[in-house]
Amino acid sequence: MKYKTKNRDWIERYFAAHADERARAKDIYEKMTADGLSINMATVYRNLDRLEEENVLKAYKTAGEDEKFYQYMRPGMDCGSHLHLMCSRCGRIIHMDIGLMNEISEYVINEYGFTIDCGHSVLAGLCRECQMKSEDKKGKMIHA
Amino acid sequence: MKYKTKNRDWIERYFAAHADERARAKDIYEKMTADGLSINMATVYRNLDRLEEENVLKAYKTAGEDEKFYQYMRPGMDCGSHLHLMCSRCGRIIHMDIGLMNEISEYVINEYGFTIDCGHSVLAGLCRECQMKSEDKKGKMIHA
DNA sequence: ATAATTGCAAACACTTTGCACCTGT
DNA sequence: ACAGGTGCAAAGTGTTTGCAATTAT
Repeated sequence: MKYKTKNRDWIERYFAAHADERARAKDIYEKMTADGLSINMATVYRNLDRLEEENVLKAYKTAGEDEKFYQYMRPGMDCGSHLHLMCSRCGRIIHMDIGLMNEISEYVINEYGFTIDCGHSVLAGLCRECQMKSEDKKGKMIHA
Repeated sequence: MKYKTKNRDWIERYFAAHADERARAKDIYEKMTADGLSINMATVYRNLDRLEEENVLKAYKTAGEDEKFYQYMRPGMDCGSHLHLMCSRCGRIIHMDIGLMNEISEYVINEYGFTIDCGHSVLAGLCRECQMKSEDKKGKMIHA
């Protein structure tokens, strides 16, 4: 049986309120501290692990970065049935519609005998906002 | 200027000969040792880093696993222009044809304003062989 | 000769764990 | 009361680094 604690609660609410962002253990620690709560890193890790087990959060790592990232899994959203786009710059996750997923999935099975596991697949790239920022920097035109 | 050393050479040849497999620093260390060579982990890491910089290898991390994986980049294969399928079980990488990539890419730009970076995108799942093995074990189909 | 590479041990960054103490039910 | 959560410090894991010794050119 599990208790309802202030820490666990705070963390879950934080992720729910930032559903399309990702956060690392360190981020949570800092936000909680900034919010006037006193918490220990070990506790942050324990709570994140727990929330991941319960499928409240999804965890992943990426090539360039050393830390694990966590992201909220909207209940009932069924992230196992669609693909995800992740912005390499800001970390935003976009849940793609299921139609394209089915198309891709079928193609890939027929062509390569490969069964895609959406839950663990991520298409990396740049979201609109970050792309525009890069283009501004480079002084290029923003294309439609 | 860089020298041609026995270690670096061995590693590069190993990856070229196992182009559709991935390997971790530890794997390389073990294979070299098993091959009668004496090498130090630090040297393995340094050589892998180097080969990655030179785009001979590509490096990535995945959700469940703590180590960095390296994979050979066939010269002239232009892995920045097509998507990759990675088997979660055996690690095999399949280079998808460019046609579907263009279709997906266009769709995603139009629909979400998202620009996919193929070089860092991986669709995870099970390859034909591993899928068949699982089915044998469980005596039933997994996924559709 | 001399610049790059290596081994070794120590340092690192992030995460996990053992245990005594504290909290929620 | 007592299962479950927490803080602390210590241990783990994978990777990186400083430096003296070695090797390739």
